[in-house]
Amino acid sequence: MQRRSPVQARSRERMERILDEAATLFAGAGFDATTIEAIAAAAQTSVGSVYQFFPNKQAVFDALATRYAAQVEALFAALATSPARAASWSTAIDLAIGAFATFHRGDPGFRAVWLGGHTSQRVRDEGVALGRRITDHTARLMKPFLPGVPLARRRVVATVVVETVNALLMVAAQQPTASGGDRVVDEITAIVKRYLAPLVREARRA
Amino acid sequence: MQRRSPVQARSRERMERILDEAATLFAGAGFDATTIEAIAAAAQTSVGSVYQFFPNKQAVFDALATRYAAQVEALFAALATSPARAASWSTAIDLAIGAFATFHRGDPGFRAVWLGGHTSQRVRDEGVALGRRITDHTARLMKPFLPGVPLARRRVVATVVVETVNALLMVAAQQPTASGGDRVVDEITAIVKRYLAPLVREARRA
Amino acid sequence: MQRRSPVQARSRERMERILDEAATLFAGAGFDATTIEAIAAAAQTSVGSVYQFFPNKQAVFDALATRYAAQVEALFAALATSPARAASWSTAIDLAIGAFATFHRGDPGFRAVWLGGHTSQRVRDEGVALGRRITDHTARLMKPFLPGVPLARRRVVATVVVETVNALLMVAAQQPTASGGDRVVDEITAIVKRYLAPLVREARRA
Amino acid sequence: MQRRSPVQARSRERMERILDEAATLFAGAGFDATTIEAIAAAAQTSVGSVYQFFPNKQAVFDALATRYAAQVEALFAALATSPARAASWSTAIDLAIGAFATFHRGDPGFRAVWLGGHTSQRVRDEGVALGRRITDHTARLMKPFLPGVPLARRRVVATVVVETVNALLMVAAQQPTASGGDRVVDEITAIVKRYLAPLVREARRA
DNA sequence: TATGAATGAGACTTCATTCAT
DNA sequence: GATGAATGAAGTCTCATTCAT
Repeated sequence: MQRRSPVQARSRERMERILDEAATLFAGAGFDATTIEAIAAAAQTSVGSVYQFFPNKQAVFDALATRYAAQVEALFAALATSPARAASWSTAIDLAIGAFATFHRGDPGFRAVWLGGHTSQRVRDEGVALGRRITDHTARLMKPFLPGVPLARRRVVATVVVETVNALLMVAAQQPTASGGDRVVDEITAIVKRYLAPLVREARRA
Repeated sequence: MQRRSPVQARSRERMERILDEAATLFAGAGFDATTIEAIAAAAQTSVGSVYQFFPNKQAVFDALATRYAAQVEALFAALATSPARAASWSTAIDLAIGAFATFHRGDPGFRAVWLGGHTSQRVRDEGVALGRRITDHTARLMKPFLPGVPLARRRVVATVVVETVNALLMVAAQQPTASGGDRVVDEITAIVKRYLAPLVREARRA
Repeated sequence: MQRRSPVQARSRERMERILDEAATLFAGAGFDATTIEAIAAAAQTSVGSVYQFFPNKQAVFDALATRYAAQVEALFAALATSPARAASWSTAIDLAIGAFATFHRGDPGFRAVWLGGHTSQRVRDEGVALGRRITDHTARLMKPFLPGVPLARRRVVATVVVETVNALLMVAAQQPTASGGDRVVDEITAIVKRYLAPLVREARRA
Repeated sequence: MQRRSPVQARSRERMERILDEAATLFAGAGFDATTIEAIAAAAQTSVGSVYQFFPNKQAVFDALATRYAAQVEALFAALATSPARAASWSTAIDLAIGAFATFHRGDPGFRAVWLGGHTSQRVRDEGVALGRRITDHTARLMKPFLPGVPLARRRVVATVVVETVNALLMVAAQQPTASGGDRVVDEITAIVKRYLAPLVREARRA
């Protein structure tokens, strides 16, 4: 994925800058319309330096995906060990959606990678992989609230939740004002809770 | 009796073929990666012929968007006048989601246009416009079931519903088997109904 | 040159219209930038009809050149038989330049064909041929005023005169007002007479 | 001590080569028929390199025009300060025409730019601008020999002279042998001197 | 190692010419 | 004959990738 792991601080710094700028550009213009030249310029380096770290344009995108995957991993790890999680499933959902929304709204690159809608199969796959990872984590997170529900079913439910949250966070991001975005996030919480409520109740009964 | 002479009929046919193939290609590879050459080849014509009908690649996309807008219009017109609509709001939702799912799942181009994720601002705008149209219709369709709810609020609700349905129909389309897709559609119906139920109830009370 | 000599009046008319419009367009935009489509549209026909008369674009240009050659021929025939010609060489020059100026200024196409500066060798050659024809006639016309001067020398002198007149008539044509153009034509007469005067005098003495 | 690093020196060299070859090609085939591919091949580079230096084909032409404008400027500066200039107006003309002829005959590109006869308005304008510059300089150069003659009149005279010289140098360039060209240049000197002689005489008297 | 000029494949678009109606 | 849609070669320009300095 990366051509070389930069041992020197300067190199690592430069690579991070490349990734940061690439994220913004990919988010704004899409994979195709973002040129290596533009990435290099934004990161204040040369095309040659970009190719020092990444064998080709696709690899830059892949590295971004990897980076987000790691952050998602960390996010879910934090959620899984959070003390508030145990309180009630409703609180847990507030917490999860809140955390996710912060992440989603804060980083345009994250949206860009996951959004898909990109040209190459490879780019698309990267987004699908990230989505699956998130879904798997969500399914795991749901386990305590849906006792006895088989994994397959839980995955379907998790997929519905994740895709819904993702799509609506996209809407939230498009709102011109922050408060408009907040209102959409409230709506997200509502739809998710109403969707899950009967499932949780039924699982408890059983 | 024929309105168009044979010459024009053949032209129209060719143009339709171009649009059909373009829809498939755009859906598969995105706007940028779809070349005029590829569209022409798929439609079994020459690049020159494509340019006879459309001044540039963007125009092909626009024409597709226009076509889908017309179909969406027809779909909602049919829903609005359907006798089943009056029965109950639950039936109305079954009907609407069913109709929309058929449309969505049947035509990859529709997904392509709406999906967005395209490079150029123009292409993106086209998708946003189509989305807004659908949302507006949905808000109008909801009116009888949400009496007294102000338009602004109805639009938010409609947006949530439409974006959720769209995102999940995308998931449905990705299912390898038709029955897998059907199961997802069932889930869509569930989440939408559960989301709307309290709103309908409350509106009735008021 | 022409694919078929039109026997019917309608055809001939159409062909003339094509040539007229082609002349204007060639003059305005040059050979390359003038499209067959544009010629057909200006002549109120179809591309197919243009190709009915001319095998290709070059042939349209050639036909124009032929047409101008015939007109030049007629012009010089009239000059050669004009009674005023005998009066004095000065009058003859006034007459010749006047006639030529009228022709030159009136028909943009004539300028276009002769001007050269065109792309293809063929087009250029056509202009050169027209120029040579004019030069030959001029050399012949000069004979009575330059008795004893060998043909070779007369041709050089004729070339100088013709090229000078042509270049300056171009300047005259570019003048915004007609009177400005007239003033340039006066200057043309002056420079030509002053150039020829010593030659005529010397030839007479010998 | 070198102002430019080797890298830039090589670039500049390449750019000059591109311009040189473009000049020859434009002169031979005109603006439209000269392809970027051909220019690149002649300059032994790639199309990409041409576009590294020039944003489009027009810019290559413009750069040529600029280059010639600078050379023309230098030529006239040299003429204006030449000691021989003061000797007599006849010597001055010999000098000027000689210098101009050398320039004109040596560089086909110069003819190409000035000649005009090109398709695009922009290209044409470039030639007109160059012509005007030359005419202005000539009018200034004439001032000492035409004392008391108003600028407007001097400009007309300069235009006549410049256009005549230009047209006939074109003829000179077309001569197959160098001596044939020389003979034409002699004729140019003759026609210009005879045209100017009465004007100079009259101006002196006044 | 960093730089950015050089390369050339490939995309879009135009238009001369052909040909079915 | 007349029409104008169809064809595809060819031209301009972009940009991912390479490579000399």
